[in-house]
Amino acid sequence: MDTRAAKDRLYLAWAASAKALGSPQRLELLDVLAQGERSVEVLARETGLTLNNTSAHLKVLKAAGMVDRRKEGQFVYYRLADDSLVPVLRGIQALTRRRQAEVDQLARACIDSRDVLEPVGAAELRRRLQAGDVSLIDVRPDSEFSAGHIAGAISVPLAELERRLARIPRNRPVVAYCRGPYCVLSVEAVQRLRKRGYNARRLETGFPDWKAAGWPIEVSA
Amino acid sequence: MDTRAAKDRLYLAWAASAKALGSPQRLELLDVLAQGERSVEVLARETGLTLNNTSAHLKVLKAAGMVDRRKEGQFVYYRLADDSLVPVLRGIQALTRRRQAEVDQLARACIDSRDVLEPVGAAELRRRLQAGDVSLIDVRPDSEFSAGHIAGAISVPLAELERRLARIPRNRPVVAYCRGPYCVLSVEAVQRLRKRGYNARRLETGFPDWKAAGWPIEVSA
DNA sequence: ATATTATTCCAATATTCATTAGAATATTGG
DNA sequence: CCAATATTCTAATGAATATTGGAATAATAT
Repeated sequence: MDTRAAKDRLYLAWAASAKALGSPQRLELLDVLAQGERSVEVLARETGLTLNNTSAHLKVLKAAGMVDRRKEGQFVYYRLADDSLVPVLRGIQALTRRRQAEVDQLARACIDSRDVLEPVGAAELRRRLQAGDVSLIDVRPDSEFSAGHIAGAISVPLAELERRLARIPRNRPVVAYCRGPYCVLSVEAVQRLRKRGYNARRLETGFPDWKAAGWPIEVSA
Repeated sequence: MDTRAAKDRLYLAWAASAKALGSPQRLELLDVLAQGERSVEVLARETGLTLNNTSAHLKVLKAAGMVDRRKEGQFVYYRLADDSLVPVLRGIQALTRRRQAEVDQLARACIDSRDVLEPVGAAELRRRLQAGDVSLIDVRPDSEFSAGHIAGAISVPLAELERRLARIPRNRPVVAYCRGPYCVLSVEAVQRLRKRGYNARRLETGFPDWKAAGWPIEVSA
């Protein structure tokens, strides 16, 4: 049978993709890369892996076509090969969350406290941005904001929150966003803003999701 | 840092899910299960794996929460734990297809010939079914049709195609569907129907995708 | 009860994978 | 050219995985 051989090849290829995603280290690397391109050294630092190991995992991701590389001077910058990776990663996360809700106390506690903050969906945020009745703040570090942010957002890194309060209008609702649905920056930001009397909520997803959806973003020159 | 430990746990859990999908054998098992529940023996037969090995892989899938089991008499029937697995699998397939388009001749040839048949999208099919201006045929084996099919479809297994032609109105467009975007049954069916003068096209996806979308299905009593 | 069938468990094998350390390569700045 | 830095390559280790054959368990039929 020839269809058997064809089938085997397809399943093998698909499994190779899934296998590349089947490592906590590589998932974390991809998570960082979803924010924008990084050098190997920076990736190693942000994930806490050794340089050698980081390089090895990046090689696997490259072979699986998940990332691309660009050499500039003595640095090698990696980036996601394709924004369509983001929804696939979210799918795996959602799958895991659903089945583990009853098993993993930690994740549940983490998620529950998050739901309490009544996150804003991406589509709703987009509508309200167009209507102009909401302020949007990006609470990631300045470097990530510069590398790319949702169009119309102002940069208020969590570490600078109190110092930059003047930039945030008091009379309008505020939406804070960060790296993604499991990033804690915006949760923390919303809590602090509420303490100061703001009507604040967090975006349900994050910058990578917005970008992957093809919605308007800006890059600082 | 406590957030580091929490992060590690999340990435580990996600990786465990991805790892469960990182085997061609398990992907094929899930593909079969997406059609409906099966006993271990049937799964082994349909995938060409040994019984022992099939059982072992099912155990892995069970541990990862991908499948559930039901015992009836001496048989154990497995089924997908959650229809939301289907879009995740499709995401991985699409990812692989995109990056391999230039690499894997086989997949490309396979996909190209398929695109030529101008597949109908699921949303379009649904509209046209409601409008009543299309005939829908299910070309999977009768047993799979009985276990569940798109509401309004008539059963015309590929093997029976010529014998059941009388059931298909000649004056209306026909849409054929089967197991999914990589299943060859509907491709073959469309080609044969066109030879006989039908205005035939294939559904882009398949029954599992339709079901996972929560759209109307029927089960034969 | 006993034989049969379906499935899982267990142990052993070959294979693949993650990680580390150290060497090798390539680029930049003196 | 030389020194410093960033990255990759190679080799080696231990851990995890896939597969197989045979035994064990459970339900059914005689």
